[in-house]
Amino acid sequence: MAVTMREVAEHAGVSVSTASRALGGSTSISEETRTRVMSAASDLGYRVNRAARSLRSRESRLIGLVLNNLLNASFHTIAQVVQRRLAAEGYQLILCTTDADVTTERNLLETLADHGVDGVLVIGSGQNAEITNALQASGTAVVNVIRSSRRSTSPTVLAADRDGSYEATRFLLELGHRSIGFIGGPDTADSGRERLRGYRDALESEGLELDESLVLRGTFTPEFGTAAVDQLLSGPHRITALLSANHEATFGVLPALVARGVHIPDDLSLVCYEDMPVLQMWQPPVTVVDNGAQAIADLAVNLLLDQLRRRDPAQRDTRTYRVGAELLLRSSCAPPRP
Amino acid sequence: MAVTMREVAEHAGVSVSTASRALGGSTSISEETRTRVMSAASDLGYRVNRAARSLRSRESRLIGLVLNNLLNASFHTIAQVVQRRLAAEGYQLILCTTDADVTTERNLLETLADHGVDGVLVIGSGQNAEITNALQASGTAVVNVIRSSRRSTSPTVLAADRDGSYEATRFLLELGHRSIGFIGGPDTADSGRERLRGYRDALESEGLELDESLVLRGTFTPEFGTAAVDQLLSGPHRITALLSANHEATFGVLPALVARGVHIPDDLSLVCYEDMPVLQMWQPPVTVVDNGAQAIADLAVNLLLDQLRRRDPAQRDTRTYRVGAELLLRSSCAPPRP
DNA sequence: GCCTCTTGTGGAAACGATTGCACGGCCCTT
DNA sequence: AAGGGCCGTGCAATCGTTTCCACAAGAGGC
Repeated sequence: MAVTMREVAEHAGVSVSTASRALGGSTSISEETRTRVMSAASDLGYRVNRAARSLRSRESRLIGLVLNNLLNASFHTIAQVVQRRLAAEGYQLILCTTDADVTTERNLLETLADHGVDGVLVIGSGQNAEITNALQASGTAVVNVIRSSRRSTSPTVLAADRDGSYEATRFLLELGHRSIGFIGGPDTADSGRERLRGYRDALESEGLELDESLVLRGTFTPEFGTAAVDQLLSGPHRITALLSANHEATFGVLPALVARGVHIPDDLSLVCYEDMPVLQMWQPPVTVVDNGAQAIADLAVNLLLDQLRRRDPAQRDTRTYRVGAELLLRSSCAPPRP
Repeated sequence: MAVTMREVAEHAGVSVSTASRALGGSTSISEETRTRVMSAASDLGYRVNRAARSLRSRESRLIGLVLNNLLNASFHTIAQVVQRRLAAEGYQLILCTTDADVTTERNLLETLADHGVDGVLVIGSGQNAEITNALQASGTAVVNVIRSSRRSTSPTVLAADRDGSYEATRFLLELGHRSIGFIGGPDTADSGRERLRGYRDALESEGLELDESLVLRGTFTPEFGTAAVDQLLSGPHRITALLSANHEATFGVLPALVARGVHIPDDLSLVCYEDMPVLQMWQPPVTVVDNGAQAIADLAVNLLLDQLRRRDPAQRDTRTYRVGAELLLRSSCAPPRP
């Protein structure tokens, strides 16, 4: 059906091996035959058969991206950046979503291996290090993103969750707030733990102790956010500031605050985690901790390309990188009213 | 490195062909050898080499999805649904973004062909019908999504843009509005034309003529939305309702309305196109025309799977389907104040 | 008891590329 | 003028499967 290299070779009056070398090759080929083969190829509309090439040369030009879902803003930003960068380097992206399920994740990683991917970027559970390590060992490039895995032998790019949270909390403290609510993710998530730690560390830096009743942690859902706001605002202590550090919950937090008629920043100062368009257009625009999804994706791609280019697997990079968070000041924070 | 079928065969004491049949096969194999091969395979941790299979049997279990970008809500919803449905059927998704560039689109389609994809879903420019038709002719399943292409020989799933817009406008008319602003996409986009047509048709159904000064069309950017609001609200005619039918522009429209202190729905009734979380949590929650991205994706996947399963390419489905839009009533509309 | 038909199995040829090896010719050196 | 090296090329093996064909053995019909 499609035109093969053999036909190109015949058309150019050379052998298949010469055609192969002329088209792909770094090996010595006379300038004349090279151009002859080239033009034969373009005359016939030759296109390489990737499956055949992959079989023989073990290079598929396919990269797997494993992540939770595409609905989270950080995730689809990362997917977008990764896809674009890799396409520019001649790689295609196989997209896999796991719904945070460990078994699904394992199956997907194995399926990616079946397809002979040259590399994988994993925003994973951290529970499948044996598989990614095996991939790594068999010559596949691997980069862990956002989620770390202690037993992984591959480089990792993390968000500076603790630092971002620390900075946001310090900012609120410096405005004079002493009663700061915290809405976060569960202990099972790296981000859940780290953002809480940043919050606690900041309080301690001012000699304050963490008040358990101001800290609410739960699932990555809008519903939890709504419930958390209700609980915080009907609690015994009046909070004057709120750090919403659970991305999905933020979608419940914002309407809940509006529904209760909370005026921002007069009644309450608000800082949210992970920037997205809605927070810029919210009224007032919301001060956020930008976790730098784009920068994370860029760095992850760089580390992946490094591995793909490096022939010598001995000097592997197994380092963990942190991409700094940034506090983007907008209009949702003010000193507490007396 | 990886264990091959040959090793499995040896381990089970059969020939490679028998092993192949035992593992994949529909052909006759004694129950006993089948189980022997199966257990040999699982003992050794055998996994099929997809490249080899693809080369021999021309089935890659890879599907390409071509779209503009992932930042648009409808697009990443579609990507998410498509990926999930296909994974459940044992297909992996190769994700390609074009940035609406025709040349990029062509290159990506050809690269997908190089990889021997079994099918493609294209949210495309409509300019590359020769390529998708060639793919179709060579046995690849093709479905056009959202964007039509007159010369395409493949089935197409479209949003009911004209109808959605018509319905939204009728709804505003029935509330009593007579001066309704329209912010839309350019003429080059199907959606831009069709939504305008729905608006015009609805006006005509009430015997009203379209007032050019109330219709603003421009690029798919928030900036255009902001500018459009400024122009509409400082125009000679006071509008009492607004249909924001350009998804990206909506991100500029909403803050612009807030900035101008427009009270919704008292000063202005608002309907936006394409639902997204921010519109549910906006204050007040915004009435929208839901174009049914999820339903579109589901139908597109069904049509794709039909083609993949159907052996006989003669009785191909080349129909165009429309997925009905739905008006989701929230709180952003009211009768005009006298 | 012979012939045919079915069933299960193995041999070997693809699929379309890459690549190690060998070879013929030319240039250069001595 | 002869020998060594390099350059350009072709032959053929190989990657791991699937699948066509042939064949052996057993069942069943006459």
